[in-house]
Amino acid sequence: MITINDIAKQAGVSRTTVSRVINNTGYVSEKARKRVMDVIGETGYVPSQHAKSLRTKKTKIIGVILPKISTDTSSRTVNGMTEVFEAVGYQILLTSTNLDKQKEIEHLKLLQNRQVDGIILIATNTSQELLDEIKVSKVPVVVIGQEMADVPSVIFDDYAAARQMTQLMIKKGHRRIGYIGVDEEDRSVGMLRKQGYVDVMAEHGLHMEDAWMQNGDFSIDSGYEAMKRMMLASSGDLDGVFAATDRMALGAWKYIKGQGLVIPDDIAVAGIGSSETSRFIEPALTTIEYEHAQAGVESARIMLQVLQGEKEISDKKVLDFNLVERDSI
Amino acid sequence: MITINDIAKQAGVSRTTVSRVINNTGYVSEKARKRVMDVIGETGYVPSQHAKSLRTKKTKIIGVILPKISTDTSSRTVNGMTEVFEAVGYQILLTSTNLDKQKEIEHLKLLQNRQVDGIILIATNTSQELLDEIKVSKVPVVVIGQEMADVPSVIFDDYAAARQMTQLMIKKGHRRIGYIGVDEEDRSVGMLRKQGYVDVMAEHGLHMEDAWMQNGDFSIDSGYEAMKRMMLASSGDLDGVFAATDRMALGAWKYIKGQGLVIPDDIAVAGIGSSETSRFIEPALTTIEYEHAQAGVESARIMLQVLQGEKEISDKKVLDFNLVERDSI
DNA sequence: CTGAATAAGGGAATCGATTCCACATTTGTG
DNA sequence: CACAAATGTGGAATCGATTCCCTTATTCAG
Repeated sequence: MITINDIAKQAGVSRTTVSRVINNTGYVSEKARKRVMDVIGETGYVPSQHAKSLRTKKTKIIGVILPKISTDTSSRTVNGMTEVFEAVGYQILLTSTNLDKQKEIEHLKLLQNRQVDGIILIATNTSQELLDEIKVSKVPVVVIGQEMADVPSVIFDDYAAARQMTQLMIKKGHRRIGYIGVDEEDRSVGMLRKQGYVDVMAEHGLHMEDAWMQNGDFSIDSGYEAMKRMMLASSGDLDGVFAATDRMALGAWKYIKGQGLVIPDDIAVAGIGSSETSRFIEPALTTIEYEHAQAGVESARIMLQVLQGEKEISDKKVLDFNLVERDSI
Repeated sequence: MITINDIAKQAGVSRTTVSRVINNTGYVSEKARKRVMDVIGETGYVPSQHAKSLRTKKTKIIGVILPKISTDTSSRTVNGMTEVFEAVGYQILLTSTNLDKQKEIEHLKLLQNRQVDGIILIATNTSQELLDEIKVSKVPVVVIGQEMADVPSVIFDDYAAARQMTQLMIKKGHRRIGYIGVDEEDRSVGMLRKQGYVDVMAEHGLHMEDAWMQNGDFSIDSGYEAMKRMMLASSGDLDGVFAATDRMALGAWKYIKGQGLVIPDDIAVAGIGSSETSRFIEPALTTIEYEHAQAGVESARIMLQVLQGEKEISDKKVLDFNLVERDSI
């Protein structure tokens, strides 16, 4: 391997000078600069990142913890971040927890050992253990998707989104509306969205049954099963169902169709997420589109600011959403 | 930051001994080991990866270059790799080229500078420039998806897959079958799949028109546009279309429906990829399922073998596929 | 009981950069 | 023209580990 010493020798200067040329610091004469550049060009020398990091304590790598690679949500978010980071020479180290809560903490530790400069966590829960780990983190952490005290975060207004969707369903004449959610440990997706649904239903004085609130685990199949349980346990016919995620809505949609029912005439279906599939099914799914790419961009910007020491204080950024009205309601 | 020296001092031994304890090498008495372990436990000391890498030239990170994060294909592949690498303490550094050919080469260089131990490239072309870059790579490269001379690779039998699908369409009574492909620089997806289609059509003595072969760029929209061009330019009615990817098939499917035609009675539609959406549209898309997770597993295994110096020679692994017959043909 | 083998542990070089400090040379100003 | 400031360059310490080599203590076979 070719090192800075080789370059220095070949160019007839000290390695100090070579370092100056590479990093554009200090005083270097044009003559010396040119000679060094030439040698670097000829040899194809590339500085060792490890040696560099060992001295500077910087890696220019941001670790990103995803709940699941390959969901529409993840990819949009990552694309947004990439845009910002690439422009300033940062790279992204992606890891996926596959929705395993414990792995969220594990990966947080692992990434710190890899000495990334910062970590962006797309969080699925707000457990104390997780919060503690973030607090003791040696590198700055930015969270997407959950509101956490004293941690800079980018969030969506899940409560408002769920409210708006529920209102639309009611406006369209649906009254007996069920809900498919997820575990409430996931504050944003599990609790806030459900609360939005419950509150609006109550405000309209609409009847609700325990059986109408089922939980899934984000998967399509779990949506299918939840819908099945709901219909079986309900005291009468439902005329609508609102799922906390598009994938679960898809499962419900599948079950309803399998029962020979017509969407939306017999039962309306709505989701959140604006997944790609949601456009193509028939009737197309009414859903809510979050600005995931924007969340990626914002989180990256916040990270960069924190890295430059601009903000010590926690910062919240709430992003917009918009309701995509299609044919399933 | 707490270093090996601090541990040595606190435990009353030399840093040589601390290193031995950490790495389980050389002779260390039980007494010394315990003392060191205790101090490490108390302090929460974690060795610096940079210092380590600087000496050992190993990082235990594998770089993975994806054409696109967040396609079903990518995620399945990565999941397969993760399974293997996690078990042996390797981490994965994901990067995405967003289908930009030039970035494939850029990222190849970038990852080498990051001194990853190896690179797995999910390739979309076989250009000489790319091949050259692989040849001069300082770290081993394993390729998925394209056959390359002298490079260990995991590939699918694209030709056979396309043949089988075309045969099925013909068997089902379709005769005037169009094809939506991609640029032939992508040897596997662009050339081989198309060749499979062309050969089978020819073997059956079926008529083909230039207008029946359109290209897209992997996107849904491009499939839509390709289908539109095809129908407009065709000398007579088509009764089938075979797209090289599910996403493009989806676009075609959308256009066909928009024209008020019935699938498969008026026109049959087939794709390759077994995307999630393909299950949910109506009629459900007949497609081919590749063993992407397996590709991830195999590529990871090959990488591990190469890293252990087991194989210097290139190695090809061809994976299976199976045709998922649904309602669109 | 002696000499070799084994066990235990430390000193110091090394990996490839960055950076502080000291020194030399050139330039500028009154 | 003298002296301060600006410019240019190198020596050497440093970052935090690993590892080669050497010394010392212990064990054991003959």
